[in-house]
Amino acid sequence: MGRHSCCVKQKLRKGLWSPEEDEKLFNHITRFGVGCWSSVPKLAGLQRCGKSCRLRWINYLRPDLKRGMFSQQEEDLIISLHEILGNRWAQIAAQLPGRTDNEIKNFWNSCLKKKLVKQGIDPATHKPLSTDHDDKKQEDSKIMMTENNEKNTTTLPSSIQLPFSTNLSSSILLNDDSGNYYGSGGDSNNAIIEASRDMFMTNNNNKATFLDPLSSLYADYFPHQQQQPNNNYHQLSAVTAVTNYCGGGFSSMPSLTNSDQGGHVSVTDQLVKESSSNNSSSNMYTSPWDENIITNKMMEPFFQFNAIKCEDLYKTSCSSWEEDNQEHTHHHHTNNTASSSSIHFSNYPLSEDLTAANFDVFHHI
DNA sequence: AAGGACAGCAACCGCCCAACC
DNA sequence: CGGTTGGGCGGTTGCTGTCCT
Repeated sequence: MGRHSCCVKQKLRKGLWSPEEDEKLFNHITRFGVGCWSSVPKLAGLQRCGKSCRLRWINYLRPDLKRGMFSQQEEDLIISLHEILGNRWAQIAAQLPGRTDNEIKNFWNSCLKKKLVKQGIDPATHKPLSTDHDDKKQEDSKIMMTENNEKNTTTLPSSIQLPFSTNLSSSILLNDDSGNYYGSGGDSNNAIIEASRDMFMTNNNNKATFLDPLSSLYADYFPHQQQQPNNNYHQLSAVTAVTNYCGGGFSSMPSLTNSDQGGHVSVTDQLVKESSSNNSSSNMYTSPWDENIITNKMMEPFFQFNAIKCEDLYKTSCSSWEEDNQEHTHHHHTNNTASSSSIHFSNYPLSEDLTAANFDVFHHI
């Protein structure tokens, strides 16, 4: 069960790859490119299964691989990403050009884990190695969330752990009337980053506030952008949720640089307006995220937090929603040169039911 | 010098999921 | 619509080199 047919075949070599095998595979891929892996062994003259070839190429032969020790910066990034994504090595690797998931996984298991323990940090939770008292508190918190999920209620603790988090860059998630989600911004490698964890939402002065565990990375990733004054907290107004479900990054949508004149982003005709300069009305975008449709299926893990809770959470945490919306409507033409990719929204469909499947989401940087 | 312990890493295994038939 | 196939991913294994006694 679960065993690939290619692996069942007899007489296939296993174990370490010889230089000759490497050469055959490398020559084949560089000549014909990556296609159907199951046919590679035959075409390349290898007594290996396709999977083995794929792995060898991805983890060792690929020419764009970075070799050698991990830099301090990479190390810090891995730790930060692991805190957010957990053991999602492929996603972590997507943020480290030239590094493979296997390499990062090995590095984590053999080195980083121990390093964190030495520093008194639990590598699983990224919190200080807990005392009995802390354990109890964490356990209580978990139980609380579990009970809430089971009961389908909206009784939430003051600090809520949501099953999703931000991405490395600004993210936009919108949905149309038929329930499709449109994402943009964020990770440029994965079309979608799975829902992850450790996003905290608190009610801070009646503003929805998200603890963004990646905030410390923004300086590295977006040196051109202004660092948030409140280091770990990004004030968000009129936000229902922030997600790391992002489309293929800015590369696949109209560039929102200062050189653009901004304009009208039409997703469901007139839902959102984007302004990146004073004369924003001069540019019209039409369905810029067509390639990045996020289906409800993809959203399932995101909505572990169930619909009703989301709706109520939305309403309670964004009590200033209408105010904010007014503000955005009034000010969406203001200059926002501080952040080349920040987007102002207006014309939210306030009259519509605010169901979980009808989010308008954005994430300021 | 020998051999046991340990660390690092490459590769495999088993599972999941989407595409295809 | 169910079965099959292939790609992808995370967990695990096992080999090899190094360190320590």
